Amino acid sequence: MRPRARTTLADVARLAGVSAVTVSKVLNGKGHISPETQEKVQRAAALLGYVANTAARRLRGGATRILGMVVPELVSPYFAELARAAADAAGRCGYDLGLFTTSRDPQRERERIQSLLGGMADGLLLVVPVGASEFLSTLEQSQVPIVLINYFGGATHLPVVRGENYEGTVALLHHLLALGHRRIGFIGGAEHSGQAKERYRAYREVMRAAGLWDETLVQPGDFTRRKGLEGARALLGRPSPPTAIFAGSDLMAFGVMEAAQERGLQVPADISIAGFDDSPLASLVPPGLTTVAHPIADIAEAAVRLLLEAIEGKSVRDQLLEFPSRLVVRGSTAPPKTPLP
Amino acid sequence: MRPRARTTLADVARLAGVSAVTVSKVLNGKGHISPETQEKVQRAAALLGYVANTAARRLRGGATRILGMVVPELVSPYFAELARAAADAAGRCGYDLGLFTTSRDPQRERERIQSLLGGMADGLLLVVPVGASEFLSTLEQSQVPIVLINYFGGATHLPVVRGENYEGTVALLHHLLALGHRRIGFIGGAEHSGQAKERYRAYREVMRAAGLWDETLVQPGDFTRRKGLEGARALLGRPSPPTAIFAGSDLMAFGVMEAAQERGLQVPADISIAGFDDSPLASLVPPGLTTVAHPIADIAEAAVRLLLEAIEGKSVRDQLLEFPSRLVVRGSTAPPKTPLP
DNA sequence: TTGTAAGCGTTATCAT
DNA sequence: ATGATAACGCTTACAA
Repeated sequence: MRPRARTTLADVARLAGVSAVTVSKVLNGKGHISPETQEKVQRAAALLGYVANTAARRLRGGATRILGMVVPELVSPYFAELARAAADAAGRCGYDLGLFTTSRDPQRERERIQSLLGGMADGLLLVVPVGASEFLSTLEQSQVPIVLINYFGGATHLPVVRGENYEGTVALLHHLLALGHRRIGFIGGAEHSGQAKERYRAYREVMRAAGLWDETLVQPGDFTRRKGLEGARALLGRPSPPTAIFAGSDLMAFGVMEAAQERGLQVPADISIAGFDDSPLASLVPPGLTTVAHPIADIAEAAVRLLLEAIEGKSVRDQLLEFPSRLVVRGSTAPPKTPLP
Repeated sequence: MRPRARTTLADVARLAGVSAVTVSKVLNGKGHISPETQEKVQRAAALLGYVANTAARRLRGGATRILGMVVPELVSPYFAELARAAADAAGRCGYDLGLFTTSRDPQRERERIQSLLGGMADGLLLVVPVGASEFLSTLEQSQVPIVLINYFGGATHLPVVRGENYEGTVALLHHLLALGHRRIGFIGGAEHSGQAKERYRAYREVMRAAGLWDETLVQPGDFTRRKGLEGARALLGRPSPPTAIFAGSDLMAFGVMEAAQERGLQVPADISIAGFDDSPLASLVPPGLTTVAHPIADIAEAAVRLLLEAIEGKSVRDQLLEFPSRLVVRGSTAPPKTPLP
């Protein structure tokens, strides 16, 4: 039943009539080996279909040419795109990207990362929650290079690459205010997301500055469409519902659209809706979703580049790269029906 | 600069005043160790923040409790959902899922899988293309358990879990024929996708059986929205355009909707559109997309279950689990404006 | 109950 | 130019 054991360096060496060390040198292009021997070894390796054992190589202290990436989830187009872009960037540099999800469970996240630190990746890209400050000091001790993506928590010496959230949200809210909206609802993002916190912070400060702060216009969320639907139902069920709703993610904004549809409200005539992410479908779902875009590809590319630098031994300590966000106005926002004085 | 080296079993052993073996036994719950010693060891391990080195454990022949999964890409909601469901199922069984993408490049895919075989996962879930028959014989030799997902290629002894495509497509086309459509366009899926081939096969056979086969109604695709848009532009630009278009994926169907919009066509009044996948947004994009659904969660769960059985030593050779697909009729399909006689 | 010895597959170092 | 040796960190016999 059990098939033949894996082909090892020793097998190749035996077939080629040389030592395992020689095979290793040939296959890794190290040391000085005669062309004939090289030829013999190559042939033997190909014949046996030899592939180095990653675990052994890693244990010995060698590189696996694998980058590990940890994301909260993959169903959000945001993370899917981020992962794809990172995989692309890694691939262009001859690295593979191994992706792990955390289900937004902090405890599991730690174990996962610890395990990855346990030595199968040459470096780690982490999209970590904000509440991880104590944990970060552990990560800082790690001898495996780490780059944090979209981290907005406490101070850290680890390099950070992120998209800007505060200014983008401010721009979006000013857009709504300029249209004449005064009651603007907000549906928040996932609990431990630093980006969600940034967006909420911007919302609160803009509304306060405009003298429009009203805590009852705020609903909890988690970036999913379902929460957007539920939050919007709650907001639209109020005695004086908001004339605009800003959802902390496009997915939630789609849920808000559903809620509007349920109540027979036209978008944007009866209610304005805005999201965050500029996911691929934001332009497709009529009437087009007003939202805020991150240069996801740039973020991923920069993170990979930084990580590779760290792997090569360069110091990336305390580096912070922040990419600007951009307001994208589409058809889902318009002046309210009855602008207030 | 370089932080202290990784904590090893020996460090824990030293602190606890026992041998490395004892620590290993305690941490893995093997052997018989006195409660006091267990206590000591646990305390020492926690104090040092010890985490086992995955590479070493794996090399020794131990389990990493990591399952590897290889998918063509992650941007399609289909694969994102599949990966999420698999990660969930694995998580419930105490396993982590490491995800790798192939960029639909067969060469890279092979290297990737070989490398994963190289020993960091306890088992592998592979979404492989059809053209991999020779490669499959290599995989069959592998001592790492493997389960193929959505494989429709040549015969193999490897276990396969897949969603049904042919009958679902037939049902969808019969739905369109019953509505009175006679010119039904088709936009294909990715070149090496077994599922795409199945869908095309069903399309061709149904159309031939109905005496409606017309090769010029077929456009190549790749599952992306862009290809859907391009294919639909080509189809709608014909002298006698189709009254309905079946796209091999929801994403492409969204592209078809865009093309319809470009030409000022109403859906479904002027043209019927159908997709495949029942992605989360199929119900959201007005007027709702008629499509075919796979029980993705069931597929992923079955694949993980099968893989774990294989890891535990049970024979799963030649097993084939096929899950039915289901026609989901929404607003994007209706009778054509001028039904033919 | 605990510890000793051996080995997993690879590669860096040092000899030859 | 090639090879012997050792070591990476862990776990499975087996011995005490």
